[in-house]
Amino acid sequence: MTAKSNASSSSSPRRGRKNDPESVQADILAVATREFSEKGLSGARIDEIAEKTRASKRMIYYYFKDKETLYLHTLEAAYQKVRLQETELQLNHLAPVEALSRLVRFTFCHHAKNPDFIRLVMIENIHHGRYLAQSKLIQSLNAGVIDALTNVYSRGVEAGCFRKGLDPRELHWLISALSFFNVSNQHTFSRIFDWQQMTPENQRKLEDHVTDMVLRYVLPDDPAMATP
Amino acid sequence: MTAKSNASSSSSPRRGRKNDPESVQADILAVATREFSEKGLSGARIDEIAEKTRASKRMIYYYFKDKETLYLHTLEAAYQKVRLQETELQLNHLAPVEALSRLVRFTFCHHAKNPDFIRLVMIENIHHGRYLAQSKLIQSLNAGVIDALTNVYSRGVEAGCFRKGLDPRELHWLISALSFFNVSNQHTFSRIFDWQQMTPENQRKLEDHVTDMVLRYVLPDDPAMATP
DNA sequence: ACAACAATGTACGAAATGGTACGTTCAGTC
DNA sequence: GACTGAACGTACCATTTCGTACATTGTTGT
Repeated sequence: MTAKSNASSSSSPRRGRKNDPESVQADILAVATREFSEKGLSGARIDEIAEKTRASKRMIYYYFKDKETLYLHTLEAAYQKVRLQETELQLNHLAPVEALSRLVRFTFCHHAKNPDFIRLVMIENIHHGRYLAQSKLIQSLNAGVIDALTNVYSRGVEAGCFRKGLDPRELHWLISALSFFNVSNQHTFSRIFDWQQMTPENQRKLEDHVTDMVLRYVLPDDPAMATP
Repeated sequence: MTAKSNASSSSSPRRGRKNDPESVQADILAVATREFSEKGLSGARIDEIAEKTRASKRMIYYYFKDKETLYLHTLEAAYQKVRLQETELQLNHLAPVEALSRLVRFTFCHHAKNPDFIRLVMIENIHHGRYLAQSKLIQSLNAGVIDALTNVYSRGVEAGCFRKGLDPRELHWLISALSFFNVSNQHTFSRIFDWQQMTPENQRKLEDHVTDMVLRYVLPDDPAMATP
């Protein structure tokens, strides 16, 4: 009857098997990510997620208790994926200015390439971060982000190419703000100011300007000091 | 046809009168603003808006057709209110650097003081700006914002205290991004990085840093040129 | 005064929606 | 092959939620 994907052979070693719980969960989570990020927690419909899954609605409740829990898992999975990619950056072997520049460009491009994640974070903020607060997982994931920036910044200060007295957390805040806004407010901004912000050329421009802006902010006031 | 506002004498003097359509509409709009900005278009409930109004649900549909139209009116009213406040800024009599500095601080504080507006814009972006696109009103409201900035910037370039080649639209983008993010992502950012971003001290700090950042971006590379 | 229309209250309908009861199949174990 | 628990499908329920039909009151012009 139903019999959907038996055998499957999908990802790895499940061949010849009809039940494939892990793959079902992953499928549900993938669909849920699309639906929640597209329509929000209250806008997304469990029935619609069920339809777009190769599983049934019953399975959603079987693996994820209820709608809110499914949403929380979606959020956690999104953060995990993002932070995983972030750790691939190797900044230690670069000079401070180049390291910071690379970090900014990476963040900017990364956000631009992952609108689903950005939208989930927007949605979570609409909910006052209520679900993120329940997740020990996400809290722990983000410790390392500031560490990397702190490292780069203090190296730069020691080398004399960054000015003193800045808070790495605030620096991260600035970088995040510019990269996040680029995605989060693209629709209203483009429409109001009649500016096709998401075209490749304009994205390249913005990436340059954002990088430029961050660098100008951390560079010493006296340009002669930049290269001691 | 619609009529409603005959005579009226507007705001207060409706004494002795039972029907007061304008005030009812304003009341509905105020409640709708709170509900939509708090819970989003799909999260807000017409029944709940009706309960919190001194009118009934019937009146909502009487004046505002349906839920989506009510949302659109809410969005339009929010933009109108904001842009109205913005026009109060008189920048022409200030020196370019001070004018820009004041504009940045105003935007930052204004956004911080109007989270409802910020949240509505976030929500509208979640909806891909679909409703804003329907509103001729909002589009026309925002023309002047760029003009004011263009004026200040070109005065600054002429006076030699701003560097050439910047696009006022991108400048506005930068100012908006920093001021917007401060409100829009306060919950996730505060929780993840364990930083009480919204305390008065930290807000003052951020306001200073944001202003500093924008100024550093537009000031000429050679500091000696700043004061010719 | 009274017609005409605007403004408002009450109750209800139909569809959508989150969640569940109950039954069936699958896969490893003895 | 029989047994057991996990994995899954179908049908259904209870409530919520948007929207409306109908009746009623207020207000204005003549």
